[in-house]
Amino acid sequence: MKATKPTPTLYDVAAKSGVSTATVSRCLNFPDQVTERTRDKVMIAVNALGYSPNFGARVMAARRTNTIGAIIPTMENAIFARGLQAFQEELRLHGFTLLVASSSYKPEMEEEQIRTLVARGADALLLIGHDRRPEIYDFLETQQVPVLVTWAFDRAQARPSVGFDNRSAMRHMARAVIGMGHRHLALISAEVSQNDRARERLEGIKEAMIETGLDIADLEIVMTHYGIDNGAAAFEQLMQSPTKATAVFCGNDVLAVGALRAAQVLGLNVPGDVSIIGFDDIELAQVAYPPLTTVHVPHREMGKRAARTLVDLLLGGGPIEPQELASELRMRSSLGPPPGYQDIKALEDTV
Amino acid sequence: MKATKPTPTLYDVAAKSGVSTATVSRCLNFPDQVTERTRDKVMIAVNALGYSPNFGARVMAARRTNTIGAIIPTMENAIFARGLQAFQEELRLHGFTLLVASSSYKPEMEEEQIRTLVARGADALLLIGHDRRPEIYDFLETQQVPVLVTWAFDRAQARPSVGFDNRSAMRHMARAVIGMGHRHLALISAEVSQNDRARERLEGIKEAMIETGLDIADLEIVMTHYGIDNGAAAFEQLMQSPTKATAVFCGNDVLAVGALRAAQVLGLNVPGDVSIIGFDDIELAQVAYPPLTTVHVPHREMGKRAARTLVDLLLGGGPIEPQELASELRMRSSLGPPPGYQDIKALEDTV
DNA sequence: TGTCATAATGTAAGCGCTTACATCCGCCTG
DNA sequence: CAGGCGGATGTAAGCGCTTACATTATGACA
Repeated sequence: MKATKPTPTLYDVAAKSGVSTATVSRCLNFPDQVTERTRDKVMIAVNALGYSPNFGARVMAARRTNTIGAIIPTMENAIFARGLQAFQEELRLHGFTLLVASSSYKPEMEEEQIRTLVARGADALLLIGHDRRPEIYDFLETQQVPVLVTWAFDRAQARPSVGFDNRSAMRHMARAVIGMGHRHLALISAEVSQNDRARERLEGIKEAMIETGLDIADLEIVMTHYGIDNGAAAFEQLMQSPTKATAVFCGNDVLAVGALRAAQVLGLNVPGDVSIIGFDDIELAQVAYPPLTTVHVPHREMGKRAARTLVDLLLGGGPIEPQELASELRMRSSLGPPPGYQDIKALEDTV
Repeated sequence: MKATKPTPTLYDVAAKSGVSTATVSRCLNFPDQVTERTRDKVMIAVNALGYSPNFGARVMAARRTNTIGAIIPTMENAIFARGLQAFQEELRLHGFTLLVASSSYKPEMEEEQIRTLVARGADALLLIGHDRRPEIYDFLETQQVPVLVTWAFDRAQARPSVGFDNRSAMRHMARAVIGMGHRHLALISAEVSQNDRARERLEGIKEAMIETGLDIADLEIVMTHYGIDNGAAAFEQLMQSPTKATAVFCGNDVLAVGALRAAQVLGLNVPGDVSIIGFDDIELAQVAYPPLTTVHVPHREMGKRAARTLVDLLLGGGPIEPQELASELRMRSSLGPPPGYQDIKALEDTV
C-alpha cells in the first residue's frame, strides 16, 4: 500500500546499540539479566529509533499473548461496565491486556465471539454465567484455553466461578418483600432458558415463597429482553392482569427503571400502590425516582478478583480457586408495604 | 508448562489433505481461488484435526492484525458505552476486532494505553477528543498507525475526526437557556486544560453570552472530575455563592444528575428555583427526576460512522474523510424559566 | 491434436521475535 | 599463576503462517 520508512525492528536496535538481538530482547523482557551499562545503551537506541516490538512476532515466538478475553452480554448500559473496568485495571497491573466483546445476550453470538477470541490468541476467557452448550466447553478444552465464569456462583456447576449466588440473593430479597406483607408477587425477567442468572433469581423468589407458605403458581411472570422500554411494557402488561401484584421484582435495574417509568405514566404511586424491586445496583438505581430497592452486586470486587484469579492461573499454573462473594440488599424507597396493609406479621409474631 | 498434544498446524492439515500449505492457506483466506474438490478435502482435514490458525503467526506473516484499538476515558458509566458498542458491531461486520482500553480521564494513562495498543498491533486507533501531546501523535506517525478522533469535530484541528461540534452544540443550548430569561449562569465542568471537549463546551456558553450581551465574567465555573458525587458537591458549592445562578450547565449528564440530587437534598425545586442542564443524553438523563434537559449526542451513529471510516481506510487506503454529525437539544423538565421571571423576551420582540 | 492463455497448485523465502545453547570474560581460589 | 566458576552476551534455530513467483493442469480454439 504505502511502503515508506519501515518500522524499526529488533535488529535495528541491536545494530544501533552494538549488541546482539538476544541482548536487546532480554533488556526489554528481563531487564535485570543485563548490565546497567548495556541496558542504557540499548534503551537509548530504542528511544532514538522509536522502536516498539512487533506483537505478532512476539506472540509467535513466546507462544502466548498476555491477552485475556471477556465476553459480556452488553456494553450498552452500566450493568457490566463497572465490573469490567475493575477487571481491566487489575489485568493491566499484571501486564495483561483485555479483549472485550459483547454478545447482545445472544448465545450464538457469544459462541462466535468465543471462537474469535480464541483465534486471536486469548490466553484465557472470562464469561458471564454458566449456561452454554457443552460443545463450546469442549472446544475451549481442546484449545486449552482456561475459562472463568463470573456474575454467578454455583457450586453445582462444573466450571469454576468468581461471583455471587443469584438464587440466594434473590431469595433474601423476596423474603424481605414478603416480610413487609406482600402476597401478590410478580416478576419481570429475561428469558430463563439460556440464562442461569435469570433462572436462579427466579428460583430464589420461588424458594422464598415456598418457605413462607405462598403458592408459587401465583407468581406472575413476564419474560422480556433487558431494556428500559421493555421493562415499561412488561410492567404495563402486569398491571392489566386481574390479580394485580403489589410487588414487582425485576431481573435487573434496567427493567426496574422501565417499570418505574411505566408506573409514573399509569399514575401509580411507588411504593404506595405498587413496590418495584431491581437487581444489580447500578448508578441508575440510586438516581431513579423513587430510588430503587435492589440487590447490590459487588461489581468492582468481582472484576478485580476474577482478574487476579486468572492471572494467578496463567502465571502460577495452579488450579482455579472458586470464590463466592456476598451480595447485599439495598433498601430504598421503591419498596414499601402493600396498599392497605395491616401488620399481619406483628400479629403472627404474638402467636 | 503443560506440553500435552500439540495444536495442529497448517502443515498437519496440508499433509493430511495431500496438498501444499499454500493451498490450505488459500482455502482458509480466499476460498474462491481453490477448486471445490480441493476445498472439500482441505476442510475435512481441518475439521478432523480441529485446526484453528495461529493468530500470532498469521499476524506476523500478513503484517496486520485486523484489530482496531479504542481508548475511552471511562467504562464506568454509559457515556461512551453506546457509541463504543455501535463501533464494535460495525467493525465486526467487516471482520475487525475491537481492543478497548480506558484511561480514567488521565492523559498519562492514555499515552500508556496508546503505546500498549500499538504494541499489540492495532491497525488503527480511535481516540476521544483532540487534546494530546504532540509527541504522541509523532509516535503514532512513526509507527504508521492511523488515528481517528471522535466525540469532537473541529475543522481547526489537524487530525481527522468523526463527531459533533461541542462548542456549537453548547452554544445552541446556552442560547436557549438565555432565551428563557436566565441571566445568572453557572457551569460545572471537567478540567478544561487537557480536554478539548470540555473546553469547547465552555467556549460555546461564552459565545452565547457574548452574543446576547451578557458579561462572560459573570459565568461561575466549578471544575471537578466527572462523577455523580462530584457533580453534587460542585452544585452545593455553587449554591453557596452570593450571586446564585438560576441555570447550571453541566459538562455531562453524570455531573448533572449529581447536581439534581444535590438540589433535592438542599430542598431546591428544579426547575422552579434553579434549572439544570446536562450534556450527552445518556439513559440516566431520561430516568433522572426531573428528566434532564440535555444535548443529545448521536452516540450510535457516531460509533458506526467511525468504524466505517476506519475500515474504509484500512481496506481501501484512501484518506480519512472527516465527518460532522449533528447534535440536538433535548428539552425536558429540568429546565424552566428563572424564578420570578417576566417575559422580557416577549417585550423585546415587540420593540 | 497441438497451442496457448488461464486457472490451480506448489515451492520456499521470509515476517520479527524468543530462547536454548555456546561462548566469552572477569575474578576468586588454591 | 593455572583452573574453575558464574554471570553477561552472542549465535542461530525455529515459531506457523502468507505470498511472490514458479510450475503444472485445464480447456478453448484452430
